[in-house]
Amino acid sequence: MDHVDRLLLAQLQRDATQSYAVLGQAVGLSAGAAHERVKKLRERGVIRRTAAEVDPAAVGGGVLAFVTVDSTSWMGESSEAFAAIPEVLEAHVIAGSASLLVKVRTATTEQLQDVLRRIYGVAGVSGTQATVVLETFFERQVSPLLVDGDPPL
Amino acid sequence: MDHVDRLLLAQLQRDATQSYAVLGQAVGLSAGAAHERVKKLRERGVIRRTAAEVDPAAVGGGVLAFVTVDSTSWMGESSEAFAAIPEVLEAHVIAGSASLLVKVRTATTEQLQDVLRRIYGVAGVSGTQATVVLETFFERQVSPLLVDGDPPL
DNA sequence: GGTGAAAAGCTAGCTGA
DNA sequence: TCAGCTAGCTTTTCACC
Repeated sequence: MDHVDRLLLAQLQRDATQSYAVLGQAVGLSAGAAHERVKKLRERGVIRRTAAEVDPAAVGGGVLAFVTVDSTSWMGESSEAFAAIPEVLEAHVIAGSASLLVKVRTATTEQLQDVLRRIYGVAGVSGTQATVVLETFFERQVSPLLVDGDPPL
Repeated sequence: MDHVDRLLLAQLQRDATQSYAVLGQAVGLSAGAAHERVKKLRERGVIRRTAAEVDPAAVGGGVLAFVTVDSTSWMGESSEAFAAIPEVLEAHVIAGSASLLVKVRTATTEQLQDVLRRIYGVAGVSGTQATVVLETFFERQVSPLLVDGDPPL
């Protein structure tokens, strides 16, 4: 993956609806060549998918919270149990006193309480500590341009 | 926004490269009608953008950490200061003892240390506590189908 | 709001370099 | 690996329901 690939990734992160002609022009390539490179980036898994980004508040996700989960046993195999709770958007195994950090979105704080109840129901979970977000400054993706020292687009 | 809109959103979250013909078929609409609805969802800001999802590890973001930031002053106006650090992917004002929670991706732990140094450099910051992620179970978007009680796709 | 068809524009494959 | 070409889709708009 060279510099042109990283420029393509940065463009597609911002807007994946651009035509290959426009995309190629932005990185100094013909439409065909741009298409070829993007296709390979997809095949290699560098581009996982292209997805519509939905406003959470518009679909009942106005309340955001981060929850640390304590446990009495090894949680390394409990991925499915957390994935089964649709309000849990991220689940990470962490180094530290707690075992897991999960990100939760609900419409109301009452629903957040219900999600905490369901997290307690997961085998091995001995406690939770929820931190409610008051305001989100920004949420963005990793920049492909950091690698070779380019300024972010 | 009705049930059909939510079905369209769920489809586009999974794969925004489908044609409107396929998309319409999936929700029981003609291509033209599907296109019209998606266009309106974009105009109303329910769909913020459509973006390529890049594998973080492939572009130098293999190390993930969550950092709580303590401060001596009101941090509600420091959005730009954190946005200026490209490795900071999310920044949230939180309710609790710390002021901010930020999500950071770097290639190495040395680079993580450098990001912590830059966070310390933000006006008002008095301390940080970093939690390194050992394994990420999953990262996904909010489900549009939760609102009206449908099973997640 | 929805349908169906027509025109403009795009994608995706091929070839030659 | 790229540029140029082309056939086949897709998007986008339109009149009509």
